[in-house]
Amino acid sequence: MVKMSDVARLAGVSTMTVSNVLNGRRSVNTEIRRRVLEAVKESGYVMNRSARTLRTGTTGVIGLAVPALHHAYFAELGGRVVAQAAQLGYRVTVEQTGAHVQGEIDAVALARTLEYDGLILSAIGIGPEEARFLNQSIPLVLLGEKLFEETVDHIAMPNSKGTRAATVHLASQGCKRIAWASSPAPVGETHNVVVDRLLGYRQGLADAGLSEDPGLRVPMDHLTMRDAAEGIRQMGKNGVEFDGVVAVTDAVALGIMRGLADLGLRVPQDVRVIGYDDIEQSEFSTPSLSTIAPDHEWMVSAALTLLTERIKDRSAPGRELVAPFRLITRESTS
Amino acid sequence: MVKMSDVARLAGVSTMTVSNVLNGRRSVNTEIRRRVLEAVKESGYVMNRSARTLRTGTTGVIGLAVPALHHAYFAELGGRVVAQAAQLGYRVTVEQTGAHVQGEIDAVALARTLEYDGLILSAIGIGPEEARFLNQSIPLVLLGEKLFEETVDHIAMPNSKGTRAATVHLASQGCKRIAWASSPAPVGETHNVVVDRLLGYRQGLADAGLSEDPGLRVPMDHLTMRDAAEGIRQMGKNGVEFDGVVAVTDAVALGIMRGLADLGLRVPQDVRVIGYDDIEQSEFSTPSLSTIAPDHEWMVSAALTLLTERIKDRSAPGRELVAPFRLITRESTS
DNA sequence: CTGAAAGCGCTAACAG
DNA sequence: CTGTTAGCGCTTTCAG
Repeated sequence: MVKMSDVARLAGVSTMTVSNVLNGRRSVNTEIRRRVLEAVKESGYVMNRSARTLRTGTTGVIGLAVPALHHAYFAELGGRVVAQAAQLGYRVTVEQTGAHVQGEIDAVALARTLEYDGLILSAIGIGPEEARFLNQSIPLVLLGEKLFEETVDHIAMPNSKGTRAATVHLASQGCKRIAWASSPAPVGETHNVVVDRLLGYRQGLADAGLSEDPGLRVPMDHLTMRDAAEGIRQMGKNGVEFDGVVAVTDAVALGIMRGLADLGLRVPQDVRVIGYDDIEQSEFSTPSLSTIAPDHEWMVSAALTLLTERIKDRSAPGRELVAPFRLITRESTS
Repeated sequence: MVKMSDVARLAGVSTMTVSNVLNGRRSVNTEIRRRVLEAVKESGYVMNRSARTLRTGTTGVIGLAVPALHHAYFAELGGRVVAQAAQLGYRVTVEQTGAHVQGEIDAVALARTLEYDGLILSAIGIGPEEARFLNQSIPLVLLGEKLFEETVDHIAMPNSKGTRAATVHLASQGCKRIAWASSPAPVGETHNVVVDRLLGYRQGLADAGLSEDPGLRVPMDHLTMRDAAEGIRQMGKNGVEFDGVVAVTDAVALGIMRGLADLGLRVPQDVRVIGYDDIEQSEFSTPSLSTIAPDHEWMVSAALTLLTERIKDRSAPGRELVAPFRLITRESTS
C-alpha cells in the first residue's frame, strides 16, 4: 500500500505538505499543490484512516442503533440517516439493539471504543439513568423517545399528540367503539413510546366524549404484524364489538387490517383503522392506511444537527426538539 | 482515556502481557491473568481499535453495499447480515449505492481505504469488468447477481428459475394472459436481475404453451410500488386484458395489487399476482401475496462464509453458489 | 512464560 | 509557506 510519504517523495515535498494539500488545512503554493495531487493520482494513494484516527481521535463515523433494521420504520430511518450523514461527510455504521435495554447500552459500549464520533440511538426501552450514563461516554442523540432528562439531546416524536389526533379523527368519522392495538405498556416505564401513545389514545377518547373500555385492547405481545393480526382475530372470535382501531405503529395497523380481512370485516365500512409512522407501505396497502406522519426528513436532519453540535461542544446543555406531524387520511378511515 | 499501558502498570506487568491476556494469543500464568483482568475491570479499559487496526491492518468491519436501505428486501437483508456478522465477530457498515454502477464502485473505493476487511455488494448494475476491478481491491462477495466471471465470489439468486416457476404456477391456476411487471431490461446488460427474471417469465410462458404478448408488459420506469401501481392502472385504462401478473419483486407486486384495486379488479378472482423475494409484508398484505422465496438466511450465511474464506485466502479461485428457493402460494393466486 | 524495543501511517506543534 | 520532530496505542519481533 502506497502511503503519504511515498507521495511526498514522488512530488519532491515533505509528508506534511501532502497532508496539508489533501486536507486543505493550510494554504499551499499552487504549483506544489498541483505536483502533490498529480503524485497522488499517479501512485493511486488512498489514505489510511486508522492512522489518522489514531492521531486525531476522530473517525468520521456515526453509529446508528436501532432495534431491528428489518422493521420498515427503522429501515426507512436508516436510509435517511445514511444519506443525510453522507452529505455532512460522515459514514454510518448500523447496530441492531434487539429492542432490549442491554442491547442499547452495548451499542454505546461499542461506541466507547473510539469507533464512532457520535451515536444516534433510536431507543425503545431506555430510561433516564441509562441515558445519563450513555451520554457521558459519547456524543449522543436519542431519537423518538421522550425523556425528562435535561442533559441528553433528543428528538422527540409527538407521541401522545399524534395518537390523540388519530383517535379524535376516528371519532369524527363516526366510530364509537375504538380499540387500541399495541403491545402492553411495560411496567414501571413512564416515558416509553408505547406508554405515550396509549396516553394519547385515552386523551383522544376523552376529547370525543367516549369512555375507555378495557375490553377494547387488542391482545398482543410484540409490535409485529403477526401479533397484530392474531390479536384482532382473537378479539373478533371472542365476539368483542368495535368499529375503529388506533394502532401504535403502521406495521401493527397493517397486521390489524390483515386480521380484519380474515374475520370478513371490511375496512373502512365495518371498521376504520389508523396507524402511526407513515411508512412507505401504508400508501400502497389495500386499503391504503390513514396514519400519523411525523416529518421524517426533519427528524433526521435535526438529529444530525444536534449530534454535530454536540460533537463540537460536549458541555452544552441537552436540547429537546419535538417533530412536527400531519394526520394523513387515506382509504382506511374514509 | 485509559490505555493498555495503564492497565499494565496497575497489574504490575508489561503491556505485552495485557495484550496477550486480552487477545488470548499466548498462554499466560493464571494468577497474572487474573490480575490483568481485574485491572481491566477496575480501570474501565476499552481497547482503541484504531491503534490495533493501524498495527494489524484488519478492522473487524465488513461493508455491506445495497442500492437503498429503505427497500424492504435490502432492509431485511441488512438486518440478517448485521446479525450473522455479529456472530462471527464482525461489525457491519452499510453503504447505499443508489443503484448506480458508479455508486457501487464508490463503495469499494471507500473500502480500499482499509476501512473494511471485506465487502458484500448487493449489486444491481454491475458488470464483469467492474467486478474484476473491485475484486482486486478488497475481498468481495457479490450477492444476488449472476455473473459469468470466474474470479469473483458470488451468491447467485435463482432468478430465471424463480420467475419461470412463478409463471408456470399462474398458468396452472388457469391464467392465459399473463403480464410481466418490471422496469425495462437495461440495454446492453446481459446478466442483470431484471434481464434474468424476464427470461424466466418467457421460459415459463413457453413451458405453459402460452405465447408472449408484448402488450402485456406493465409500463414502469423504476422498481417502486408507485410506478407499479401507476403502470398497471395505465394498462387497465388502455383496455389491455390480462388475468395474471408476474412481478419482478414483491414490492412491485404489492404496487400492482394496489393499482388493481384502483381499477376495481379483484385479486385473485379477476387477476392473479405473484412476486419474488418473500419480504415480510407479503405474508400480511390483503390479499396475501404468493411469491418466490429464496432462502435468505442461507444466502447471508453463504455470503459470509465465502467472504471470511476469501479474507483468509485472497488467491483462491472464485466460487458461485446458487440459493435454493421455494414457491410460496398465498391468497393472491389461489 | 514474560519483557523491551521498534514501528504501523498519520498529524499537532513547533521551527524556520 | 514548508519542514522536522515526536508520538497517538497497539502488536510484532526478538531477547531473556
